Amino acid sequence: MMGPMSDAPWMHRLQTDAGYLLYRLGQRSGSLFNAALEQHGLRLRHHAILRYLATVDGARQRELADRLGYDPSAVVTLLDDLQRLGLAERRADPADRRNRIVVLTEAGRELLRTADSDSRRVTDDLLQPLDAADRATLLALLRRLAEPIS
Amino acid sequence: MMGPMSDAPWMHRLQTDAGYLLYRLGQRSGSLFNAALEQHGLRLRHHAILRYLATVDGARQRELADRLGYDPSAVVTLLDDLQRLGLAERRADPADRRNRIVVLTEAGRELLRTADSDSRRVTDDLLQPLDAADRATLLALLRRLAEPIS
DNA sequence: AACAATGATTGCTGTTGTCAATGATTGCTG
DNA sequence: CAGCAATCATTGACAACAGCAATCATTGTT
Repeated sequence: MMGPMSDAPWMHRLQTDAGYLLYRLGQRSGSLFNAALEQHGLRLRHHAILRYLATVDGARQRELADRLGYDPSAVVTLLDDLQRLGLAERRADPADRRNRIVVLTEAGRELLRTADSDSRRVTDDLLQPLDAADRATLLALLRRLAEPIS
Repeated sequence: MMGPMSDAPWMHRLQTDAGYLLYRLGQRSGSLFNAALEQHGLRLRHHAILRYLATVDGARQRELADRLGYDPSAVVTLLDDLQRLGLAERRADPADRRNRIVVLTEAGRELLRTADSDSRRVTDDLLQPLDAADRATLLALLRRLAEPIS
């Protein structure tokens, strides 16, 4: 209905700024993810925690905060939600009673399977303009950009 | 202090999801921009409006909302801010009195020059891991992704 | 035994994204 | 031309979220 707008004059300033594009695309990505996860009662950040837990099997809350880049206080409420949904549990750490060791429940592992395929669909949708080779290139570049953080 | 983490096992699930990477990088990009613009009393969204106005010279508020992807109500308060700072003005549209035509003031145009160089610095910082060729590739890919929206 | 450091938690504050509702204005249509 | 739907800007409310400071229990150090 509007045609390609890469050549529209008003575009030049905003569209040639990779930082701004990342910001905008990140927003869109986030809202798509949240929409897809809504049916499970989860949001993007819950899902990220579940995915992280699936790879390490047992993480301190501090570790979650560091690795995922969330504030420790945010982790608290996110875990409250996951625990209330029966998807994750906090266990005592016999070695250091300050720590809470978070693990996936079987229900959590189960839900992760379907939620994962949902979010894969979102990523597919997001990357639709690109073919497989371009997607691989983009992913490689993004990973290099993300390396400095977590 | 930590070394490259592309190979750490816990990474695989999160780091191989381009959608999630976009989300995280978008967050980081946004906060860097906001930090850089803070000295001017602006936030990222103000700056985006100023930049858009610089290219079109006179835009209805609805046009700003559509093109930049903001809610019309958000545009109202953003313009209130810009107007209070003397950077933009709302003018009457003789053709249709429902419309407010927003234009840059001279001060706005002036500030945009220094703010632009600030934000260029942010993008440079963000893209530091990539050389010039890779940056060009990334920008091209991001533009293709962003085309469907605005 | 005293003290600094750490992990989880609570609380608060400002920003942001969304949505619904309203008032003014315009264009359309019978 | 009278009424009605659509459009634009605006206001208001609300959940989500980031960021920060303060607190409590626990651990390690000296």
